[in-house]
Formats: sequence, C-alpha cells, structure tokens
Amino acid sequence: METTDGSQPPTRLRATPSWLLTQTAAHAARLVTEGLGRIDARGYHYRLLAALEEYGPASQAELGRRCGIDRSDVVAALNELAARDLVRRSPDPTDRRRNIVTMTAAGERELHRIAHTLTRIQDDLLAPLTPTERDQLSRLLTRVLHHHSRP
Amino acid sequence: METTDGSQPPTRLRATPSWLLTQTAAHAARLVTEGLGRIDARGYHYRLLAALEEYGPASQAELGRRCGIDRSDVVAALNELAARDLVRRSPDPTDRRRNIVTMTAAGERELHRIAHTLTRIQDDLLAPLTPTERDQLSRLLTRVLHHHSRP
DNA sequence: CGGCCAACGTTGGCGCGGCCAACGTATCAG
DNA sequence: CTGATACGTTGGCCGCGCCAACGTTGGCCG
Repeated sequence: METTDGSQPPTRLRATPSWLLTQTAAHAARLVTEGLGRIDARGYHYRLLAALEEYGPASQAELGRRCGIDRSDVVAALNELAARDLVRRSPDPTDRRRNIVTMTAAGERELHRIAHTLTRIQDDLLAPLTPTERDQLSRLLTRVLHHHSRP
Repeated sequence: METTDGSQPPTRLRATPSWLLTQTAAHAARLVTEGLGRIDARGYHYRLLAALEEYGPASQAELGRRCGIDRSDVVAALNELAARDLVRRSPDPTDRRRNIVTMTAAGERELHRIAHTLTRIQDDLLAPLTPTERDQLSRLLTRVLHHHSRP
C-alpha cells in the first residue's frame, strides 16, 4: 500500500483560525529569517533599528517596550548591533541606570538594506493575493492585534 | 523626561504584513498554549489526534506528513500521548519498520475536550471581528498557506 | 540472487522568538 | 532614611520548526 501521499492536513486543523494563523506565520518567519540570514541580519535587528529611526535615541528598556521585545533579549540584540557599529551605547548623564542607544550612519544604511530585503519578501509571501486583498488582510490582522495588545 | 509610554510599535513594523502575521500568531499561540496547558495538552497532541480521527490508524511518518510535524517531534509527542493511553503503538505486521498508531477511546475523548477548549480560544482570539470578517481572514490565510505549501 | 538505495523510528542537537527570575546598581517618593 | 521601583545584565525555560545521524527493514534492479 503505497502512501499515495494525498497528504492534506486534517479538516479540524484547516478549520481552526489559530492554526491557519500560526502556520502562515511560520512560513512567513521562515522566509524572513532566510532572507535576513542571507544579509546577516535578523528580526530583532530590524525592529530595534526601526524604532531608533522613528523615535530617535532611547534607553534599552524603552526600545524593548516599543518593539515588544523583552529587556533581556534587547541586550543580546544590541550587543550584536553594537559589535558592528550599527548602534552605540552611551551612559545617560541624567540617569545613570540607563544606556542611551543611538543609531549610527551605518545603522541607518543597514536599516534601509534590511527594509529593502523585507519588501521583496512581502511580495513573495503575499504573492497569491491582489493588492486589495493584501490590504484587507493587513487591516484584519491589525485589528486583531490591536485588540490583544492593550493592557 | 518621563517616558509617557506612548509606546506604539514603529510605523515600519505596523506596515509590514509579515510582522502583523507573526505578531498576531504569537498572540494566538500564547492563548492556545495557555488554554491547552490548563488541560495538560499542547498543539502537537491536537494535531496528531485530529489526523488519527480523520484518517484512521497510520504510521508515525505518515502522521508527521499529514500534520506538518517533523518525524523526530512526532516521536516525542506520541510518547506523551501513549503515556496517557490516548494512543497506542503496535508494530506493523506487513512492514516491520513501521509502527501503526491507533487512537484509543480515551484519545477520542481527549480530542473532543481539546477541540472544545480550542473553539473557545478562537472566539477570544477573533473577538473584534464579525463572523463575515473571520471568514474573510480564514480564506485569505488559507490561500497564502496553500500557495506556500505545495512542494 | 546480491547489492544498493530509500524509508522508518529514534536520539540529539540547533535556532528563533517569547518569556521569567534573579542580581546589583541607581533613582525617586514617602 | 527607607522602601519601592526602574534599569541593564545574566542565565535559563518552553514551543515549534528543522536537520543530521544511526541501526533496522524493505523494495528494486542489475
């Protein structure tokens, strides 16, 4: 009996939104980490650099809050960024507990480079959807996300 | 300057579908693992039991293919299920490489119990969406998923 | 028939993302 | 002054997705 491999996921799964969500997200994450891996970056880098660009220098704790990254993980990611001079840590003169994190010019370039790679990945990810549908999807996800991220 | 905590994620992130997807999926996964954790279950259990219910007894490799779970992870999950007699492994008489995995009556009950918990979780997850919108979301995700899971 | 490749179950390990606990230091409100 | 709180840092855990390796077993083809 040769496993004709009509492998379709069980109906119960295909009918479960959370499963659709996590599976699709898994594919998306795979595309992203592969794509970013090729340019020696990862998701946390982009998030942090994006926050620095938009809101300017900030403490690590603030960065973590804005990006939804745990304080401890911010440390590791910033170490990686700082090692390549994409970011700089300097003590806050007004509060010696804090580090003020600043993006360097190289960091800005890196951000744009990552962003460029990412937009190509989005196209790959959403290939089967029309622009209108992509918008629909984004808006639906945004609403669900917003609903679950208010403390 | 006291961090008034107007913490909104950077615009770049909010405009990136893959980020919306993975973030929303992260929330979904949190709800699921918490909910299932409360009844001593986890995602892999549900997937495997659902496959067994729909397609009947199968080898571990086939289960893995149908559920999108790696062979090695199937082993671990089945160990957990077998330890609670929700599932039984028996050697395939026609092919001694294979184990035939069968769901027990207790397994069937467990499946329904998990399914019940999951439907409540879906409602929680999709709370801000109307039934029509939930359908839209599911159909969009299904299409993206289907596009990326054809070998 | 023999030999080779493929599939199977299993073990062990890796990576990412998300999270928590703990510590020492520093700050601020009472 | 004292206690609560925030900060950066270290170290660890979990779930999920993967990959490599091994010994066993089966199918195929020369």
